[in-house]
Parts: sequence; structure tokens; C-alpha cells
Amino acid sequence: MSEMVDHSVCGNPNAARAREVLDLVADKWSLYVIAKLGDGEQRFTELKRSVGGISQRMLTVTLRGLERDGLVTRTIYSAMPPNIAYRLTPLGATLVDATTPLVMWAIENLSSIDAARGRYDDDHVKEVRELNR
Amino acid sequence: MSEMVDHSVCGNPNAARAREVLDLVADKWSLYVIAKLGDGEQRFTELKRSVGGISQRMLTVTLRGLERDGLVTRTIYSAMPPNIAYRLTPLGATLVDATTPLVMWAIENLSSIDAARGRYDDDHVKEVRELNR
DNA sequence: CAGTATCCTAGCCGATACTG
DNA sequence: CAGTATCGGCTAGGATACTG
Repeated sequence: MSEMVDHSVCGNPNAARAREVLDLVADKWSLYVIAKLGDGEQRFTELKRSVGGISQRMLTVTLRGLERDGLVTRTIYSAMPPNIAYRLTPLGATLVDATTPLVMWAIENLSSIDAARGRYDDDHVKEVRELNR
Repeated sequence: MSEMVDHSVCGNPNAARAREVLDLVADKWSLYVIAKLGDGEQRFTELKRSVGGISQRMLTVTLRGLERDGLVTRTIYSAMPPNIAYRLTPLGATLVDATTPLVMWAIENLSSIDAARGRYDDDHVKEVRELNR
């Protein structure tokens, strides 16, 4: 059936709808929360500390979204004092696998990108200087 | 250099800085533009049409960001009439490879997520109904 | 065609305060 | 501890008009 792993991504009839999913997953926080949960079950405050920089509001919103989409489960161990654990579902675990290459890429190519930014910004500043002459 | 592919992602000292890169790449539009350019060189209007739903302003902003980070090149073939081609750099090409698993995941798991959303929303509505009784 | 320049607003998101 | 509720600022980003 005519292999088409990469080039057909755009031609796929589901591609348009896939954007809804990507929009969810590719937002500022979901990626990090998912990655952290990949290390195992975590409690709310634990997540908040380990993700770093996220507000409790955004953590709540993000977790509810992930729960709604069947990527994360919320288990109540005790109501008082509250002890609630978040954990990846099997589906969520496959998402971690899918995002890992991207995370690794970002870490590995950090310096290349920094360098490129420096060059671009230098050139741009130079142009502005020339205009001011 | 002590292998550490998955579990160490969070412990990596570069992980914090990696977020800057991920924040750039994992935004609403960059992912799609990069994916489209994976199919080969494209012109501005071509991109605008094929990405679909993106405003010319956002396409410009996105392309400048990708260019700044050394992921995309901008080649002027002709100034008047304007004929400008956008193309992935070698670095940009490696990014496509890194994002492909995520895009494929979204397409493959669309129905699972739809189903989960339906269940979650049903349950939630039910709870609200009980409160109103 | 390939942009730039402006204006304007929906909604994201942080800060803060309160609760079981 | 693990949230919910509310308010308000800010900005991402769309619409529109103009240009080389």
C-alpha cells in the first residue's frame, strides 16, 4: 500500500483534526507535565515543584485537560488530609514515547540554536546601525 | 558519558534551558510550518494556503522566528515580482524527524481521545444534573 | 507576491483569597 | 494538601489597510 510515513502526514484526511490534538498537547505546560509523569506517579504539590514555574491554577487546568483526554488518571488515596496521585494511562505512556524525541532534540541542539540566534541578532543590529549612519 | 535517554531528561542540567527551545518549537504554528517544509521548499503564499487557518501576520512572525533559530532559510529568487523560497536547514530537517513521532501519534490516537472526551463530558454533565435535583 | 504597519480584542494566565 | 473562585493585566494574534 505504497509506504508513506513522512510525506503523507500532510495529505492524510485526519491531519486537519489532528491539529486539535496537537493544539492540546503542544501547549506551554502539557508537554512538561506529561514528561514528569513519565517518571512515575506524582502528587499535585510534587508536580508543581518539579515542573517549576507553573501556577497552581495552570497545573489544575492542565491536569484536568489531560484527564479529560484520557492521558492521565486521578486517584484519591485519602480525602482528609488530601492525598491524590496523578499517573499516566497506557495511552498517556505512548504519548511520552512520542514526545521524547522532541525533548531530546531540544536538549541536544540548544547550543546550535543559541549560536544561530546570536548570529541573526548581530546581523540585525548591524543593519539598524547602518541605517542610523 | 553515562547513557541516560529517558529518565534523566528531567535531571539534565540543560533541561531548564531546553524549555526555551521547546516553547519556541511547540507553539501553535511552528510545528505545522516545519512539517510542511519537510515536504520541500515552499513560497510564502504556498505555505499560507497549505498550513491553512494561519494569518499572514502569524506566518511572517513564525518564519522569522524559525529563521532566527537557524531552522529555516529564506532565499530571494527575484525581488520584483517577489519570489522567495523557504527551506529547512540541515538542523531544521533533524527537527522534522524529531516531531514526526508526535504528529503520527496525534493522527493515530485521535479516535481514542475523542472517546475519552465524550466519556468525561458525559460524566461531568451527569454530576451537574444530580446537583440540580 | 510577500510582506509591513496599526489597531483592537478574546482569552490566557498569574496573583490573591478562600475551602474541605 | 489539593484544590476552587474571582479579578485584572497583558499579549497573542486576527482584521484591515497599505507598499515595494
